[in-house]
Amino acid sequence: MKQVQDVASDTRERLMDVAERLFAERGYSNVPTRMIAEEASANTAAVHYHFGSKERLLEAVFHRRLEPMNRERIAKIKEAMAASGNGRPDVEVVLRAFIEPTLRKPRDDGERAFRLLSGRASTDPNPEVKRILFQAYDEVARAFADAIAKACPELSTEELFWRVACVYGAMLYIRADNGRLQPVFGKEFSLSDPEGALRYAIAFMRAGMQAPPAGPVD
Amino acid sequence: MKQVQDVASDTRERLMDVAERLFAERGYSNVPTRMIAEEASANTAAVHYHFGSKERLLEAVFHRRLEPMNRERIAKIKEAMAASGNGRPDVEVVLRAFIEPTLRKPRDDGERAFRLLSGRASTDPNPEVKRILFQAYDEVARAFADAIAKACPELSTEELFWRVACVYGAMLYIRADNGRLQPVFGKEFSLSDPEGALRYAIAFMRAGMQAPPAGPVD
DNA sequence: AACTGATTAAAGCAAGCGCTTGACACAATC
DNA sequence: GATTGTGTCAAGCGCTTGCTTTAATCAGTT
Repeated sequence: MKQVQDVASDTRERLMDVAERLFAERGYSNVPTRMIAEEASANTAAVHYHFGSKERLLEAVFHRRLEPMNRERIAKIKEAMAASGNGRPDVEVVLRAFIEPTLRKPRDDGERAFRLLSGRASTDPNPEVKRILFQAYDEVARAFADAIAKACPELSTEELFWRVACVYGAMLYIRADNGRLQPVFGKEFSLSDPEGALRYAIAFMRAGMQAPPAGPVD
Repeated sequence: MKQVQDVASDTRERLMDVAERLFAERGYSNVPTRMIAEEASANTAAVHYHFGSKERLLEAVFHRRLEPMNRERIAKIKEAMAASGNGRPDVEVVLRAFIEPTLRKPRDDGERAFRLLSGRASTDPNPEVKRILFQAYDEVARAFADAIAKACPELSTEELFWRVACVYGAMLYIRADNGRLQPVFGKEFSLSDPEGALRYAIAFMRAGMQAPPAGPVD
């Protein structure tokens, strides 16, 4: 019984590992289920046996990583709110709660691959991909929006909306690591360096969030 | 002669218009050439007659919009450098030179579609797409990097690299307009609003670029 | 030893893919 | 008025796609 389940979840796990890496490298639409099965030393039927469809495999890949990560983000956001005594939380603390879990050092190749995948998928127009991301991020997105609004009470909702978009964009661009800035700045710099991401990107974002309001468009 | 060319470039132009819109809406890999041809009231053979391949059609779509846009960006960047007498150009002026042409109000539906397309393609892992974007943006990327480095001389190359990445990310996320922030902030706000993009996003970026250096990671 | 339920494997289906073909239309050229 | 060059068209080629089918395998139970 035990052994059967172990072997079973072994193939399942291997399929997710391979799919995660290939989706990150080549994009969901450009990875055939056959390729996933082959690299996982499994049969294409195994993909549909374990997940039902290619789309649900992607869903499982996201769920596996996002479940713990988003739980942590929400916990830290709530912590930041509580620390302020329900007053005005610190901008940098809120930013870190939202961003640190997504940009810190990956623990293994799987996490590294998923970091790429989630960044790249963020602008994927494929409706299957969009649906999965919407669902996966909705709760943490709302929690962050609430917290950052409380941390920046002098901003109108409109101005807040735009600044949050900039924060999202920066975070996701770093995660996606499309390699376009390497040839410009030199190969010694990499968006996949977690030290720089947390130190420099958060400094940028904090300054952006704390800039004096530009005020409404006349 | 005149009339023949007119009719010819008519189909060619129509194919590019439709491809631009469909690539933006569904992603390059998810749009069959058959669909492009059908919506352009043409034959699939016309795609290959005029462009040689689907990949070269994408290239043509990018080239058509990017040629004038990047020429303008580079001219404005040079202008900003010249205005400073080859000293220290203004950060906001440099930012605007780089970003305004990409975020201002689209003149028609074609420009609007391309705005989406270019934002979404920026993190597309498909090697065909990556190659085209690398090529198309290399020159303007270098010009901007030079100018912004001169405008922020107190930043180390490493710190500059990360801040430029944040600027890229914010700009491209706004262009991509993936619709994920709408349900959080309410439908009255849209990343496709060019007034807000220029006013609020540039204020954010300027503050980010002008933040005091965080200094090296110890 | 027969049975059961959970997996895996080989083969293939219908549909869709990028691209090519050969015939044809038509204005411009000679 | 035959020829040429340009563009369009219906048809289809070879291949790949996500997914299904059918049969086999294997551990655990009876």
